Amino acid sequence: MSSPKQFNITMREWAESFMHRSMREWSRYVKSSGLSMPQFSILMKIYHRGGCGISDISQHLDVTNAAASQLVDKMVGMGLLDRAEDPNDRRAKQVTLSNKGRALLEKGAEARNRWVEDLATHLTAQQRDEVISALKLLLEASHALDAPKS
Amino acid sequence: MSSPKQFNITMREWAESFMHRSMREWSRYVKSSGLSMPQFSILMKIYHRGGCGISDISQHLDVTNAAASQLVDKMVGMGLLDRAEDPNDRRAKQVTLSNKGRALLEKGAEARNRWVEDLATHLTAQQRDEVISALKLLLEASHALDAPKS
DNA sequence: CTATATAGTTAACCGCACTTAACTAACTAG
DNA sequence: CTAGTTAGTTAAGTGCGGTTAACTATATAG
Repeated sequence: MSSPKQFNITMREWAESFMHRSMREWSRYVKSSGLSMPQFSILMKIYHRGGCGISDISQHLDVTNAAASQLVDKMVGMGLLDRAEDPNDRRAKQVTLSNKGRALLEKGAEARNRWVEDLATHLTAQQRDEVISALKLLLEASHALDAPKS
Repeated sequence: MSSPKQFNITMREWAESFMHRSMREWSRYVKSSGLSMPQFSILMKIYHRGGCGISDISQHLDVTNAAASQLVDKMVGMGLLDRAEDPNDRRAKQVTLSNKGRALLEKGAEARNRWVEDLATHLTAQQRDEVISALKLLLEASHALDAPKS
């Protein structure tokens, strides 16, 4: 019934709308938190990847080790990150989220997704079911992209 | 069958996955373009809202008129924006996208959504149909949020 | 016509994320 | 043990987006 082209068109339209909304809430929250974008980026990186070293961070942000070290140092001072020696390699550091850092991040995700709840009120129960199963298909396909296999 | 709660959970899970992917491509493109985030933000604003004055921009970025004026000035110099007098009010300016600016933006959206095409290859035709109709539901609901009415 | 408000620009300055370069300390290979 | 590499820090300096303050020019109200 529908071509892959139609699929792309609809996906993109949705993506535009979705990004627009999420970004708005996102940047609003980032501003109100008083943190800078790179600082938030570090928090997110560690949240997803778990504790990591300075080099991991500098690689992720595409900056020098020096820059990452300075950033992390400041954020440790703010109580957002914990920095400890790596027991296996005493040159390296293990940077992890503090409770405060984790709380901040989760509140951010909360703010970013708040409007999603309003969305639900504009759908019937049956429509919600339809959306849920469709999103599950997308999630599966999305994960399949990560594990390309053959 | 499914509660609004279940809807929220699935939506958020999808949102996380989606944002993660899109943001990655996005920031990669922003970096490669040589533009800064606020500069891109101005481009997007004008792309969506059409020509606007300095004040509109400063309001959108939540900065002073001075900052917006300076940024716009620089971007006019780069050939990304056009700045003209507003014929109705000669104090005001009309800032619009140049062809170069528009092209840059559209290539960015392209990069951001490239992975969506790969997604389609992991779904059957029937699954794609299912997704399309679900997304259309979401789009409608999303638009309903903008026009709250009663 | 005079007052005042509005749109935008300009200049001087500040903070912050970056860079490069020099350094310390720990691991690794010969 | 020595030489060289790797992880991270520190210091000095740069660029850019941001601010406030002073200014120009147009529009509007009495």
